[in-house]
Formats: sequence, structure tokens, C-alpha cells
Amino acid sequence: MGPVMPASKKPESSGISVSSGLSQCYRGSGFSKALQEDDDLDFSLPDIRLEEGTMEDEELTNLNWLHESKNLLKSFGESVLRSVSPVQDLDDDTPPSPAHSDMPYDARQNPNCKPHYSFSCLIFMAIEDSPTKRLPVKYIYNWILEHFPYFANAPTGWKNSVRHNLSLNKCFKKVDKERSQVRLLCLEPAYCIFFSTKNELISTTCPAQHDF
DNA sequence: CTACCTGTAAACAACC
DNA sequence: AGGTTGTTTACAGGTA
Repeated sequence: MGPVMPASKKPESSGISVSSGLSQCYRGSGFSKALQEDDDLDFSLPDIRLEEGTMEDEELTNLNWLHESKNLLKSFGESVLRSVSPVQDLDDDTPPSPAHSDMPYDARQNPNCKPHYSFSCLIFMAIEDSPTKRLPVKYIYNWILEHFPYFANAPTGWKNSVRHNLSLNKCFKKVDKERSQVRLLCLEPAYCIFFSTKNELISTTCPAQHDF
């Protein structure tokens, strides 16, 4: 897959729209095309722009674009999950998005078809889809397996890729065992999603828990 | 062509 | 001892 942060690299992009983030997130799946073609889809949110100069942290692992909307899945992800979930209601006659007509993917019909989402997107969706906005690694595995049966029969290397992404991408923050135990009622470290702004770690999903 | 992102593999350490 | 998790490095391929 190609670069995913072209907008942030452009000197004229002092702010980044949500749609740009989404288009980057789902570039490979054709969502960017959908966003461009489907005028009925409006994912733009007001006042979600980064201050000029906040993109200083342009590391290879910078995935700030994933978090320009704090409720990414709420605003659009539910339809995304519904479109890819094997547990999708069979009676759901919602017309497929243009993205699907362009690059169809149905986890139920094509369980052996590799999803066109990057591992970063898969991890992000898994964590965002959890009630506590954080998940232990094994639950991230399970979420991916549940929603993308392809990985059930895929070589085990995909788990390595998941762990690789969790370690490499700074926006995935590991919560230590004690805290995850207290707050998540689980006995293992969990990951939540962070993005950095001016060297500050800010949780977009659990603002009351900045003290990790 | 270059820079960058992504996927994959592998090695290694720590832990259970 | 073996499996899992976490980190790091390296490389190939694709895209702007």
C-alpha cells in the first residue's frame, strides 16, 4: 500500500480534514474513492483541525490522521464494520457503497479474500470497537478473526504484523498490567489509541485517563 | 528516481 | 521447554 500521510506532508495543509484521514485510512479499500464520489457522505466535523505546527512529529510511525475524529467509528465506522462483518444482518438491504462496487469485499462471501485494510486500520477499528477503547493483544487478534475470517486460515505471520504495528506506531499506547487490570478488569496489558500533539500524549477516547 | 508507508519475516528477550 | 508477547531490524513492493 502506498503512503498514507500525503496531506500532512503538503506544506499547504496546516489542518487536516476528517475526510482526508478517512481517505488515507481506507485508501486501499476504495473508501477514498467513495468519499470523493459519494456526495451524500459527509464525514466532515467542525473544529477538528490541528494547530499549525502540530505536525512537527512527523515520524514514520505518526498516525495522527487516524484520530482527527474522536468518534471515528461512530461517525462512519459502524457502516464500515457492518459492511465487512461476517455477522452482518443478512436482511440488511442497505445498498452497497460505491467503494464496494469498485472493490467488493464481503467477509462472509469472501472469507478467503484478504481485507484491503492496513493492519493499522484493523487495530484501530478493533480498539475503537471495544467498550473501553483498549484491548489486549489477544483480543485484537480475536476481533480481527471475528470480523475478517480470512485471517483464520492465513499464515500466522499476520499476528507478528499486528504486534509489529502496535510496537512501531506511536499512536498505539500500551497500558500497563496494573492499570488495565483496574480499569479493564482484565489481567493483561492492553492497548489504547493515542495521538501526540506538541509532545503531549492525549487520549482521544478517554480524556480522563491522561496519566498513563 | 526518491521518499515514504506498508507488509512480512526474522531475531531476540522477557514472561508465563 | 514451549508458547506468547513485545521490540527491533531488514527488506521488498507500491504509490505519490
